[in-house]
Amino acid sequence: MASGKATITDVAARAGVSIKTVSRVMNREPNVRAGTRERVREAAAALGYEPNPAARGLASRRTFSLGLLYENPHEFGYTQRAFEGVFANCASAGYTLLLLPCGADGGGASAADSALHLVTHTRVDGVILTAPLCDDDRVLAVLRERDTPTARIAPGKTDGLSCTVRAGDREAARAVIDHLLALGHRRIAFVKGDPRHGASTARFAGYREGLQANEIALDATLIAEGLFDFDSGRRAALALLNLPRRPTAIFAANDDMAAGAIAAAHALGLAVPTAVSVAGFDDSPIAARTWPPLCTARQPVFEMAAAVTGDLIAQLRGEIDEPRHRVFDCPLVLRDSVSAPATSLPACQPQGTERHAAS
Amino acid sequence: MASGKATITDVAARAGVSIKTVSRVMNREPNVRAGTRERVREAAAALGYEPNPAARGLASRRTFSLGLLYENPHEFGYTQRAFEGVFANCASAGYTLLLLPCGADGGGASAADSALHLVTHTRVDGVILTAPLCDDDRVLAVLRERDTPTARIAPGKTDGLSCTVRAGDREAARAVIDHLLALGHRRIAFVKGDPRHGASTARFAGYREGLQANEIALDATLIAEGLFDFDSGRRAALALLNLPRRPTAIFAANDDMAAGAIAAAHALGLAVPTAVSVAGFDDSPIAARTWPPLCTARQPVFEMAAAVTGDLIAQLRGEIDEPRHRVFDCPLVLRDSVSAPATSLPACQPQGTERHAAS
DNA sequence: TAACGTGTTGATAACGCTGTCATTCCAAGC
DNA sequence: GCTTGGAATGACAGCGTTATCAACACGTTA
Repeated sequence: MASGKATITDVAARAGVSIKTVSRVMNREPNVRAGTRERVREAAAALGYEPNPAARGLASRRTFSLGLLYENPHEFGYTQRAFEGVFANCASAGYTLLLLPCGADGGGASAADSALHLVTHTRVDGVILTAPLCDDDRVLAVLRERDTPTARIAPGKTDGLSCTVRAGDREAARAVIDHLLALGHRRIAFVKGDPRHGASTARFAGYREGLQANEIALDATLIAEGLFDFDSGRRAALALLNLPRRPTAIFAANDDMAAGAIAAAHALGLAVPTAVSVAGFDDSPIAARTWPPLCTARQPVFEMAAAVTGDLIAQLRGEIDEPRHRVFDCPLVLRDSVSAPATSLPACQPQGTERHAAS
Repeated sequence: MASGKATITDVAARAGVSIKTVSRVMNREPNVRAGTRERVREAAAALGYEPNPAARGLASRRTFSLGLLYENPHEFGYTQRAFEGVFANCASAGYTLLLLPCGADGGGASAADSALHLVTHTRVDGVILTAPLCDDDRVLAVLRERDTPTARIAPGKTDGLSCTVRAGDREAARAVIDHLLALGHRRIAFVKGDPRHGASTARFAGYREGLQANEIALDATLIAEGLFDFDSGRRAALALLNLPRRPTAIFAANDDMAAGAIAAAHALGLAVPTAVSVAGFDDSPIAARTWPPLCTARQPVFEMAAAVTGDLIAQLRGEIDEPRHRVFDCPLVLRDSVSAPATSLPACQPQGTERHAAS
């Protein structure tokens, strides 16, 4: 196997065909006789031939690369898992992945400005947007205008134009609430997520719905604002736990905030789950690292990212005409941060074991 | 400003010069009259011209992209911060960043195999290697053979050929030990990191050195093996804390393992830091999220990654001839997981405050 | 004045591939 | 045998840039 310097001409000469035929074989085009295809394959392998992406891109006006736009990764662990999922499908499809972090630059330019700049100046065949960028109208408008196929991870609402994937946030949040209710909790607080994320709204809806279905009136004092990060969760929980009639359980809209809530409970000398139960959402790496470990709903981020990337590539290849919209289930993960409230009968909650809810 | 479809020919026509002159201006080449340069700049701006990377790459045989090779991100948070640092310098220098995760595929191919495949099949101008890939001889040999400029983050040893950056691991570990000794600890356990990482060895050396400088004999029973991940830290700490004469402090070679040690202490009903102090290394996001928060040494991963990326790009541009080798300090971050041991006089350690050691 | 740099500019040939369209091949049908 | 039509293949012109080298302008030196 020679070094990667062989060109299509070398392969053509070796296989005794024209370069066009080699091109056909390399691109898996039809109408090449099986024997010819085989000879070309052998010649390419013998020479260690790899098509030159620049030449390919120039001739075909495609880049074979996708851009992944993301904002400040507040929910740490999440972004990383999304990367891996996207990459998994890029690599196997022969696409390369360009990382396009969009941060507010401090000089007045917002993350959306930064995203617009990247979309305008980077040549990619398609773009993958994560929340909350995937709901920014300006970014979406620019992409549409340039006919750039787009995939969106966890958007607030779907349009008819881009592939999307989201979690069943409302249903899963509802399941968390149902679980807490079944254990006997009645005063359940909620820490909202970043309002720019569609998931925040949906999870809050699941919370409301769960309480209302059980005819428990919403108590505005038990609903706190958060931004999906540890510290906002910590602060919100401190306030909640200092209420005259404090909640017996806190459900935070993601794990990082829930970890903050656990820290707040510790700081106040309240044992978790004895004095207060804490539940999160995502099953991000932090969920297994708190003490006690977090009861949460597992969002299959890797699988979601991989799936929507696959859809985007299928769209680029013209294999599908209508954009796909996927929804992934988030199964409940039972861990020790949740138990029955102290005032009710203690439920049987073995410690130190991780269990999945039978669903 | 028109859409990005203008070509160099359009700009040349509008500026009244040849395309070669436009090319000179766009590439900041010398020997263009200031007035000409200005006219070309204006024409390019007016047309919204962006050079086509594929054409550029084809003609110049460069890709203007760097590949970032990394293995399974055990130390979560770390990888992400490295990404951001690398990207920060890529973007400003006009390079795009290709993410190249190398995982053992389960089918017998190791991470190094996966890395080799990527290096061979992906065209990038330069490669950035993270630990432990940056110490894999096969990977290094392939890169050298293809004359691919390489930067290495946290290598075990430097060679004369690639830019490197590392933390002052030994010195910082020594500082952690000195801090524990000053508080009165004498039985200090150490949880080693993944032996494939150079940093593991260096941090262990700092531990040994600190004890020996204070004429404390090394106790083999207090030295445990770990792999830099939460669970190996938890297991190692469980064993250490179940010793007949348990340590008064545990120093884990990174934060994720230290978080595991805190979880182990909690599981055994040992209060941190009252019954046992725990220190980590890195100041990764997890360090601020444990309870109590982790005393650790801050490794400036973002800055390190950014610096070595800058060096690599400088090398690609021929701005430096000798590869640079940088070492970054890791200042001690005092947090509540460490205090004086119960048996000695309690030192004055205010709770709930984060302080940097005066260094 | 002529020859000589030095700084500036342009004509043209690559770079390695794909798209278009023409051509060849070959089996089936008359 | 001759036609016919679809499958298989190839010739050739780009794709938009950079590299090479020639040409030119203009001030300096002999």
